[in-house]
Amino acid sequence: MTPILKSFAALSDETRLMIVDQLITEGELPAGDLAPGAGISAPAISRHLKVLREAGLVTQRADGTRRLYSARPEGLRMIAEWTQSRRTFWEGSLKRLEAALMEDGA
Amino acid sequence: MTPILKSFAALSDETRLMIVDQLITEGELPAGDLAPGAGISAPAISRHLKVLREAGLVTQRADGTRRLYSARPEGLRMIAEWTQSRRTFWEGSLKRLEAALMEDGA
DNA sequence: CCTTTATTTAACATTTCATTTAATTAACAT
DNA sequence: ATGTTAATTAAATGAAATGTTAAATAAAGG
Repeated sequence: MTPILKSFAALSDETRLMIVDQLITEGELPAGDLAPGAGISAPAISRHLKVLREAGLVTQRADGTRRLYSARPEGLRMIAEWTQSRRTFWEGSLKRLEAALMEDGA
Repeated sequence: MTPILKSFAALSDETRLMIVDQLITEGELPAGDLAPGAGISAPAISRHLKVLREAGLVTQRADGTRRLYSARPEGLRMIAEWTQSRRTFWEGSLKRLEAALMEDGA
């Protein structure tokens, strides 16, 4: 599975999107602080965090028995770059198409 | 289901990502031309195209018995904007954090 | 009309994914 | 050592997604 695909898959779940949003807005948080907001059990959150970790969208560090999670900006950057590269190409194509039509029309 | 979630979900499948890429690079194509490259049956492609349509990532127009599909730039733009807004916020947070640490340190 | 071509819908089997409860691991405090 | 808290892993279950073949729909052409 290609990295960009993994990123999209990781963010295609509402719970995981909320987790990432929370980590971005509130900063580093222990796993336990993420469960209540999502309204599901701790094991479920733990699994979601694993998916996000494997997609490179969050990082984990230990602090005693707690696991502190943070958003990982490089993960978001990958998505931004993928999207941007496509948009750029697409808009370039449009310009070429326009030019071709102008020639035909003239 | 929120629009951005639908977009991510639509692009979390390898076949659909390939379809979008192909439409972006090659321009408008009939449904039938997308199946061979993906190595799956026409009905399967048709379903993927439906998902992409409902996510606003492609558009369809009729031409006789054929259905011509194109990538839809607004769809990509939504993803770009979502990602960018998070990155911006995140980087802003980093700056504020740095500033706070500097104050403490001084 | 009847046939052909392009695509979609239906029905069904299979796989994958998300969640829950129960069990396990790890750190810490008494 | 023992118990407690935080988190993850395991096992089981139900729901959703994906693919296939067969049937339905729709436009075009003889």
